[in-house]
Amino acid sequence: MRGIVFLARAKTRLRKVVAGRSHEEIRQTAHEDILLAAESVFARVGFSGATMAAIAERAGLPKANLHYYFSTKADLYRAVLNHTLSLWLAGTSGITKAAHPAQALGDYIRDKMRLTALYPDASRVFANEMLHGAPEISGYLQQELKALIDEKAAVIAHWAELGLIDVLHARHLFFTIWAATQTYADFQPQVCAVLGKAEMTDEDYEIAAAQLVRVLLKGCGVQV
Amino acid sequence: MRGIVFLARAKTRLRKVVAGRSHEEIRQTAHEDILLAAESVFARVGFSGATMAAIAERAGLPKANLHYYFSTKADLYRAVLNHTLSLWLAGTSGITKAAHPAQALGDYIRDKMRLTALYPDASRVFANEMLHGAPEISGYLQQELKALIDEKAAVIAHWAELGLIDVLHARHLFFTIWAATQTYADFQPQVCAVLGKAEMTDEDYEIAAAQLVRVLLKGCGVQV
DNA sequence: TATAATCTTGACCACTTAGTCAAGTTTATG
DNA sequence: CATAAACTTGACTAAGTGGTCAAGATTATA
Repeated sequence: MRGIVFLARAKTRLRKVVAGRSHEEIRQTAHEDILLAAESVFARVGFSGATMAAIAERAGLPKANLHYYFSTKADLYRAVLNHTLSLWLAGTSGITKAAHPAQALGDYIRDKMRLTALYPDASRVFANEMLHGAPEISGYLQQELKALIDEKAAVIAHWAELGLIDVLHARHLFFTIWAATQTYADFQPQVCAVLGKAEMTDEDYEIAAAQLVRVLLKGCGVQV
Repeated sequence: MRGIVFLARAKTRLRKVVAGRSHEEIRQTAHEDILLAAESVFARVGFSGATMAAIAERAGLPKANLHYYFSTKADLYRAVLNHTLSLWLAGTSGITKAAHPAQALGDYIRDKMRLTALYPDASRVFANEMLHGAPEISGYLQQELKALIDEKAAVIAHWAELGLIDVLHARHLFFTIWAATQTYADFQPQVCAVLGKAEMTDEDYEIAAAQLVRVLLKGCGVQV
């Protein structure tokens, strides 16, 4: 008996030495691990399809530990969504009255495509939330996002007055840009099937972004 | 007792007279009702989120009756998907070598937008399936859809040889068209929030379609 | 009209799942 | 070093879900 106890202690001690971390470090890495695992699972099977057990397994933690950090599945889901939204809101800073539309819009489209290629799961979580009527983020959409796009629409209207771009409905242009970029993550099976590929390569994303920039800028009458 | 039995018989008789239908009629309408209810529920909450009880309630039938017509939830889901796919495959018939791209592509885009406005739930069911990796329809995507788009890509290449359209990646153009139209159903909460409206009107759809046609045709160098 | 085939439905069951809890371990603090 | 605070985890529970079934009702058939 004593031997076993000693062995257990030694094992514990070893783990403590190897992985000895402060409470803050423990908390941070646990949060990160769980959020990453949750994003991946929510992206693939949606909120209802996701089980805490599946997320726990992917995070390499027992299920009860998840509930220690996120009391409910809904809490965890909201935390994942927050991460997604912070990614989504960024990227419009180049769209200003002083900028040239060819550069600003081109950069914006390329940036959106880069985000899609880099964080496809974030895109899918966002898409799932939209499909389900956006119950958690309708506030964000109606406040922050609307205000941001109102502002950018004013910039585009200003460009139009200067003759730098056709007169058009800027909001619908944004819908097209968002849809056309995110489709490479959200509808990946369709894209890959039609392209006859198992998966998209970096080069595929570059081709897609280049054509989208070219077609949309030309279509909006932007001089390059 | 006898009175109650008689009353019950009279009631039954009445119902029979009012709603008396052949087995075939019964089967057809039951199928339709269930499929419609299922599409609506699957669209809003996805496969996992949908419960047979919720679908049954929406269809106005007891749950056990659903299982009489569709033995499992997966069967019912596949039936709904089939309906969706039949809608999706149609609409490309105008894209032929003999046609003019401005007319053919314009009609195609307008038609896609019309379908989106008319059957938003079908679009959402399709989107859900894509997000989940398209396990049920990967065969359809890799066979029928790929073949169809290969064919249409050849048509567009032919148009390019004739100088009727810029040289471009036709498949990516289709991705953009599909994404830009379906986003009005799949991402409706975002669209409505940014437009500051409770819901899209017919006029909104016309504006969206008109701008999309104008921008994409111009962007592809199609002479109108 | 009698028998068969089809349709209807309440009651039920086996199973999954989010969330709890208490006992134990590790780290912080005075 | 002792006590407190934070973290870990196996076992458990209550609620919800897909699917079954048998008994009854309606329609078809000969």
